[in-house]
Amino acid sequence: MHFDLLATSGKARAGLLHTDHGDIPTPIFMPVGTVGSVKAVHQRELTDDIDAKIILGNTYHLYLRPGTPSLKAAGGLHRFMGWQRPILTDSGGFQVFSLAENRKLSEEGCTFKSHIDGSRHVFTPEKVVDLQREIGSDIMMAFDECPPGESPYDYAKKSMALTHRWMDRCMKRYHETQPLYGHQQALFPIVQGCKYADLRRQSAEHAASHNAIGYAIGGLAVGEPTEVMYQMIEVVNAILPTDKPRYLMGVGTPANILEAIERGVDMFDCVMPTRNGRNGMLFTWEGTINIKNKKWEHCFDAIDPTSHALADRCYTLAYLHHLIKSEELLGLQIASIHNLTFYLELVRTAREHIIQGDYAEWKSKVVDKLSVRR
RNA sequence: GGGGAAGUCGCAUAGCGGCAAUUGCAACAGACUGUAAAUCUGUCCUCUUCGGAGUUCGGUGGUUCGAGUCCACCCUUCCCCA
Repeated sequence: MHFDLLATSGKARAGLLHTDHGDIPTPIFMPVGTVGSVKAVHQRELTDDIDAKIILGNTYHLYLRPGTPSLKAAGGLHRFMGWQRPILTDSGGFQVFSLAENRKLSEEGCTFKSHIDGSRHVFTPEKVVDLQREIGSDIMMAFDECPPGESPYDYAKKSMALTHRWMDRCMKRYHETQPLYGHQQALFPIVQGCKYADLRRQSAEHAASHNAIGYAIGGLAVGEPTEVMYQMIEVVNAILPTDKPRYLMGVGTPANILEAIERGVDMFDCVMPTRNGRNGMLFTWEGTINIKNKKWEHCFDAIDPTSHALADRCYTLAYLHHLIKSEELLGLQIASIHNLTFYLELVRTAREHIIQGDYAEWKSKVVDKLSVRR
């Protein structure tokens, strides 16, 4: 697996990440499919309509259910879920954050209480690499602690140090083990350091020292102000090697993504297009729509007449309003397909402008409209 | 014609002398960033300077310091027997 940086426009980068399951043009948005399913979206829609180039899975969730023995028996997650394109798995580090009440941290690792049945499980850096080998993701993530955005300096520093020791152990295990299914797997270390520039610098340097195939920036969009997030991205990207892809974990809104691309980020994932879509929020070039609002009741325009997705062209806003209000499953599907198609179109267009060399001008023209409420 | 039951804020419900009144649904709005989320939150009689103020529980009277709650009559609906 390797990365070709093809063009830059300011700090914005257009590249190609080559994997054994296909090439990924960057910047890219990766739909989140936590348990081996992008919620409410069929695999064929992911390829034919949305044209997702890579999707996410989650080690913690897949480990609990169906469990890696099942995935091994199936021949890995790709075969299990019938997905031929690349997969990135999060390590469970985010669950250290989001399931904070159900876990206990130690030097060795993290003890979790399953949110499904309350059973106890231990994740160590080594185990998380082994699990991701068994899952067979193309890109595996290091096991990290993702501290809350407003963590005090002392805690952030201690947490970062632990993440670094875990990162070293993950990389060691990675180099000691082999892929199980015949395709290459990368392991991305994760930069932490909260909102503190000096910690972010240290963390980026520590990660860079591993000479990994790619790098992730974690611990952002977890409660800190957006401007702080942008500053931290700049600090980190000034240090991470330019010839490797940079993945900003869990981000974000369309505007967040364009701003981060401008600061040199190549890869994104976020639950926002799918979760918010299921909750009635649509993203468009002219701003966001709450499709549940009464004002869409009689709007018989296509959801997006220029979209790649069939669902966007042949169904109207009024129909989607009706479906979501009626809690029809088709509404969740159409809203999710729409949002993911938009997110992929957003990064595809960004890439075009990077290659054209006018990214900053284009971005400043479109970014303000993206967060308008329609 | 005779007997019985019941009328509460869109609908359905709670309420048994201190009540602007319970709960669910619907409606209306908001939130959601490496998914414990097809979830969660708020508003939901009227007005409000958000402190309150004013009108409410089928109708009209009455008892009481005080009535959605007790009494009388009336209206309406449902059930049973003719």
